Amino acid sequence: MPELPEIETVKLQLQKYLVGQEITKLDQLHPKSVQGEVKSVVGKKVTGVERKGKMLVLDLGKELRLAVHFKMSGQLILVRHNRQKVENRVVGGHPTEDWVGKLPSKHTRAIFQFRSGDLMYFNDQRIFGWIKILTSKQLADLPFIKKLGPEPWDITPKQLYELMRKRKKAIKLVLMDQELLSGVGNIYANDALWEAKIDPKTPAVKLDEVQAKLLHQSVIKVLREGIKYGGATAADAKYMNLDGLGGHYQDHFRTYSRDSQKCLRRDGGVIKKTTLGGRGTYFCPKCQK
DNA sequence: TGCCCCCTGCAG
DNA sequence: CTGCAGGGGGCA
Repeated sequence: MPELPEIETVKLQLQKYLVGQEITKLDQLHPKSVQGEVKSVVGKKVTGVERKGKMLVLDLGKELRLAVHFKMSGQLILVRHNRQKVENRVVGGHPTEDWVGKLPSKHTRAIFQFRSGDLMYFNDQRIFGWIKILTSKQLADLPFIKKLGPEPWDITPKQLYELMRKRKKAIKLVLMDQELLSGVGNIYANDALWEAKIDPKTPAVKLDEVQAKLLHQSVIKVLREGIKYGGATAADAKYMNLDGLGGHYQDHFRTYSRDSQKCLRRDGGVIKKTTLGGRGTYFCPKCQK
């Protein structure tokens, strides 16, 4: 579920609230959710938090790392020991009770306890996500990490063009291929292509340098906007930030989940939904050629 | 490069 | 009941 902007939002919160905190316990509630030597994190302090594409990395001193991937439905929720009760929070468009105060839930897969009394819950409905405990070297050696491509703002438009002109597959799949470009997922790929007025199924090799430059700008634009609005929380409310609150980018979706609605360009087009690479794909047939 | 799979849960 | 969900790995 979460893409770069959602993970970035959580990263910034972790840096603010978790750095310096000592882990006193890690409960593994589901065997698939935590991999590695659980005991080795006890007594360690969080010394830093990084993001690599859609993955989070908590530094536990110089050598130990705690890598977290949310995949489709992961969440990290921090419940501070001195927190105030929160009421009528809006989750998925509906006011709810204080669900954060009722954690753990049936989807809680791991619980961190800190010396301060703070508790951090790793929730993951679908159990695709994971927490890996490993050394910094083991982390660097993960095939997934070794193959991870650059983030969009770390390459030039020209480099994006060079990367595109060698691929015959649909441009949307190129944008989402983490080995070519990291951080872009289904929501932001759809919206970036709308910004650039490019049909998602166009073979990447068919786009020219001008389109590549525009697409580069568009990808960065929607990612930055996603970060600005604290990520996207769709109606199912699976993405939540560290406070258990949703983001707001969904109020600014260009195409994602907007099928059969009017194109925001008011060009008379209607957003159409198709499938590409097995993923829902949204675009305006009128302005995206 | 294209499929199927990993899982749970929800809408249609 | 089927299909679908913001991700990625493994297989042909």
